[in-house]
Amino acid sequence: MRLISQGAQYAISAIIAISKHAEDGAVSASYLSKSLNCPTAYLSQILAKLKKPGILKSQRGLNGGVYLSKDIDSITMMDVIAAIDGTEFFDKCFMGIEGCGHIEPCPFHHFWSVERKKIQRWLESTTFAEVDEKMTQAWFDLRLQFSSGVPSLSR
Amino acid sequence: MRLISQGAQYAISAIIAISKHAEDGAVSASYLSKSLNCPTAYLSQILAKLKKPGILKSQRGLNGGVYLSKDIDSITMMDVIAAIDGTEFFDKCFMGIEGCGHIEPCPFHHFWSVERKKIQRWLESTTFAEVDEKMTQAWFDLRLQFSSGVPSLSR
DNA sequence: TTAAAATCTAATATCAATATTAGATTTTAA
DNA sequence: TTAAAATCTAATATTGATATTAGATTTTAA
Repeated sequence: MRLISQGAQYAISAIIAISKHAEDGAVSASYLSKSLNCPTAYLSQILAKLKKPGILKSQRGLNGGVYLSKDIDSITMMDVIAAIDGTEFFDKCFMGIEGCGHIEPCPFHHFWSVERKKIQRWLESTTFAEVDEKMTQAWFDLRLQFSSGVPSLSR
Repeated sequence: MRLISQGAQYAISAIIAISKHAEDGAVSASYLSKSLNCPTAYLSQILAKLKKPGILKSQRGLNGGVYLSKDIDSITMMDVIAAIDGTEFFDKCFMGIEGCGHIEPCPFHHFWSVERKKIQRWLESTTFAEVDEKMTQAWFDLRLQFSSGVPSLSR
């Protein structure tokens, strides 16, 4: 029972970390994976999926890495989740029943179609810029495994 | 991206089907699996998990099967989901972060803790008796693969 | 008494998500 | 020119959820 995949969780944290280094140019997957405490090669695969929808761009070679390809106030939570997990969840019945709908609702349909829509709207309307504003520095320290503040890239 | 497991989905449909035969005594897993269009042996394992928390009892041998061990107005959706999937989901951060909480919230914490609680309360307060009342016969036909009405056990 | 119909359990198989490994390619500082 | 640091890709490994298989046990109608 889980809403978004591990991969989508990594992706969200990665974008927050990348946005913290927007001024510094490209950020490497190995640096990010250390910060997020996740496998480097796996993160690379996740980051690759964020390139297709135009969330990230990448630069090969020494001092290369990934960087945001648009402003954080135009990247929504849904953009990232959709890129990694797809959007099937938001079309799908709680019970996974094909014919479920307004006319032949499953036991969860009336409740779940309302709640799911709320979640969808929130994810679609919440950008990483808002997240940056609202979140405490303490959380960054916690999630990004830094001792304090935003670290230098040290490379 | 999915809320409840396939197993929990089977369990919920199974209980609805079993409740339709409350008068007939035990209902066999093979009969149920045909109705639900799911693997018999797998369903048996799911049904076994519903015995421990006292939702079902079983009868071995010819004409045996499972039957509800309490009234459907005292079995909630959460009872069944918890028996199959556990309740970890309802304690867990959207991002899967250990230290996430009121003091050091993740980007989703404020939104998600409210929405998740709504889902939890609904699942905890909705019984199978209500489901029975509210659901259309059409849905039963759809989900339970019956041509019309509640079929005889034909055994 | 026996055969059939059922549960129950343990072992195994399959599949998708997650993760790792290996190595090819690109870029750039020295 | 070259070595290092990076992306990129494909192949493989691991893990947990899902599903299957096999067979032991229980019950009862005939």
